[in-house]
This record gives sequence, structure tokens and C-alpha cells, in this order.
Amino acid sequence: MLQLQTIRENKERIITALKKRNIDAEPILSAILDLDEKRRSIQTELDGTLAESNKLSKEIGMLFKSGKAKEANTLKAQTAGLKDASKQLGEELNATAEALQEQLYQVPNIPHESVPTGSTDEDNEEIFREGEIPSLSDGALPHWELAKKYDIIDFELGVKVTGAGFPVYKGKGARLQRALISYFLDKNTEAGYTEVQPPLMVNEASGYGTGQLPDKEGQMYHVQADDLYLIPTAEVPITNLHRGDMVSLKDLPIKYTGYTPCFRREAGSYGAHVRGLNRLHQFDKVEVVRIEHPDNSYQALDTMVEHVKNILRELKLPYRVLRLCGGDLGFTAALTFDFEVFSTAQDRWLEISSVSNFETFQANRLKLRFKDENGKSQLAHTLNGSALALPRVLAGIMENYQTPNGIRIPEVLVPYCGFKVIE
RNA sequence: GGAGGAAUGGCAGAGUGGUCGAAUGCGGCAGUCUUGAAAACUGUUGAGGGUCACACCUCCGGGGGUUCGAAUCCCUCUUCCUCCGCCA
Repeated sequence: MLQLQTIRENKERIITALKKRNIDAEPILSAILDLDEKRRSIQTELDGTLAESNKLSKEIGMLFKSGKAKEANTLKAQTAGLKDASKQLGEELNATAEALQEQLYQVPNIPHESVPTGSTDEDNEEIFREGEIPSLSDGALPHWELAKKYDIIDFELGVKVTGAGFPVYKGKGARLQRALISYFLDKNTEAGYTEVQPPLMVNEASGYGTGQLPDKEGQMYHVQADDLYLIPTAEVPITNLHRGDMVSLKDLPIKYTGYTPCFRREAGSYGAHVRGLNRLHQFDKVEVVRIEHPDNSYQALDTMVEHVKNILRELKLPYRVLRLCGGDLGFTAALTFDFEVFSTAQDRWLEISSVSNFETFQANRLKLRFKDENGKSQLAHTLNGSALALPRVLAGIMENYQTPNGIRIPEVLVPYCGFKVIE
């Protein structure tokens, strides 16, 4: 959520910036500023009314104390009108403030100046590419075929137990997945992130805090009986650990990593691109979250990008890094880098990580602040990234490491797996 | 699930109807002292709205009510603690 003050002072600049998202923000920003002005004028009027009745109350109190009950009762009669007026003004104020809030929730984050223009993922800007794309033999298979051949992932079983998009990992497949989780967590804790195991369900306030609500209500599983949401990413519970906090300067940066299953309804997805592990309703992910001083957040973003690069380098997977264009940028992000692994057998790139700076957009909703060098409280910057999303990494390993005699295990994972090949 | 108790500023913790936005301690900040640091001492220090700046308004878990006036009384919700029951 943008700060009102920012909108008041930079309306034109925001409109220009949001054009990168291919939206014309003029109408909504004008509506917001109108509501803001209306809210303030009601507030001023209400303040005056309250000031007057406060004053009268004090006088009445003093009159009672000095035994002048009769005069006090005369003043009492005067307060009735003020009470009605302030009650009505209070209701108006609430209605206006609520309408204003609703509008503010509709405005996405301002894209960073480096965000390229564009409307779809085809307009994303490739900024880095590394790793050799292996030349596979003629019989190379996509991962869902490999999964069946070696009996390590069973999609049909998941359909029976739950439904499509809930695979069952078996044997060495399950072990490889567990190995990847441990390996990622180890890499992240080595880099100074504190490991946490957060709840897998969150309340409504948390959903609003990180921006999943109200914008992406339909993407989350909602447990209606208890009004809780299954998390679509560990970003939600982990960032919300500090909702409402006033952190001290010396605690920054705050760095967390956590492994969680993630649940997404993925309403509207279909077709070949959702085959196998490409798009699931439940998947595992290891996430990193940072809370930063605004002066350091972009440096921190670069650090996170380098960190993920380093992991992919160790796994010896061919990958590229994209700077998301305005049209593809998430609602809450100011700047996002996507990582994609090349899936040789499918001949396409698979997104395996997304690293973003949200600047104050989430912090403003979270009321996550710190005391700065001058003792003034200001909003912190929040960032997060996947390090990494499991299924597609698994798919990338299966497809790129396949041989006619089995799937080799990347060297760094062998100690975690306890075997060198799936055959 | 049953019975009680509690929720106050960054933290701890007073405050039970009228200068209480709130004592005190810790922490933070500034200063004195010191070669420097620590200790000690002195001062200062909640958040939000509003204003050019004041004034002024709001906030003592959330919401509602009583009253001229509520941190303080009533209702309700949430959370936490203690005891009992049940259970991984």
C-alpha cells in the first residue's frame, strides 16, 4: 500500500511510473486525494466539536467540585447538541476513511526506475545467463515420464487421495526432495539467515499485511470454519512475524529462511504447461525474507540475487536471470528478478525463484517500522526470494541429469541423498 | 470443554470516574566527569492526525455502551495465564 503522503506529494510521478504497469492511475489517485481531502475536512470539524465538549466537561467538573451544581447542570444541557453532532461526524469520518482505505488497497506498488516497459513475460529483460545446456541423447524424456519410469513421483496416487496437482513423492524421489530442502536451508543459514518454521495457516490480518488480501483472495485456500488461509508462500507468515513491530536500528537487517509447503488454488491454469511438476496446488519451497533499512534494500536485493546464483552454480543447472517488466511485475513488488532453469527435455525455461524488493509497500500495511538515526520512526523495507522452489528444481535435475541408465545426482547433493544415481 | 485472573508507551510496571497521554524503573538519545571506556550524576525520550508553526483532536488488546466527562463502570470479541477435564 502506498503512503498517502507519497500520493499527495507525487501524484504525477506515480501516474507516470504506473504506466509501466500499463494502467492509467489518474482516476483512482484523484479519487483517493478527493477522499483524503474530504476525510480531513470532516476530521477538522469533528476535532472542533470534540474540543468544545471537552472544554465544557472540564468546566462542569470544576463547577461540581466547587459545589455549584446548578450552574453545572445548565452547562450539561449545552452538551447534548455537541454529542449528537460529534456522533454523526464520527460516522461520516469512519465511512470516508473506509472508502479511502479500500481505494488505497487497489493501487499497486510503484515500479523501480530500472523496471523495463512491457506487457507480458515475453517482455522481461534477460540480464544474466550461466551454465551449460546439456545435449541429451535421443531417448531423453520429460520429467513426468522419468517419474513413472523410475517410480519416484506418482501423480495418479495424489489424484486419488486429494486431486490433481497434489503429487506423491516416493522412494528416492522423496529422499531427493528432502535432500534439496536440507541443502537449501544449509546454504541460507550459512549466509546468515535464521531458520524458522512458521505456521502453515494464517489469519486475515496476515493476508492483508503482505498483500495477498484483498487482491488475490481467490488464489489462496480458505478454511472457512476457522477463517484461516493456507499459505501460498512462506513469505506470508515469515514477514508477518514482525507485523506491527517497532524494531531498533541495530537489529537491522533481519534475515530469515524457512521451509514450508505452499498451497495455491491456481484457478484458471490449464493445458500442457501445468503438466507434471510444472504447476501444482501443493509444493515445497525454501524462502528467504529480509527486513532492511531503506538505504540498504537494493544492495540487499543484489546480495540475494548473487546468493541464488551461487546455489544454481553449485547444482550445475543451466539458468538465466530476468528483470521483470512492468506488465509481469507482481502487485506488491517494486523490482523483481526471476530465475529460470532450462528444462532440456521440455525445451523451455522453468521459473524456480523470484526475488523482490517491496520497499515500504508491505511495511506500510504491516506497520513495520524502525527508529532511524535521528530517532524518528520510519517504515522499513521488506524483501523476499525463493531459495528455492522445489518441484521445478527437481524437474530440472531429473531432465538435465538423465542418462540412458538413470538420473545422476548433482555432486553437492550426494551427501544429503546418500546415493549417486536414481535407477 | 468447565471455573477464575489478566491485557497499559521500545520493554517492565503503577494507576479503579474529572489537568492521566498516563507515576516509576529499564532501554534509547544528549551532556558532565574520564586519556578513552565503564560506573555515577544531570537533562531528554510514546504513536497517529492536523497546522507554515502553534492550537487542537485521537489512541491504555478490538468493537459497542453508560456518563457532562472513561485507562478506570457495563456488554461483547480476541489473546494470554492459573486450576480442572480430555488428548497428540
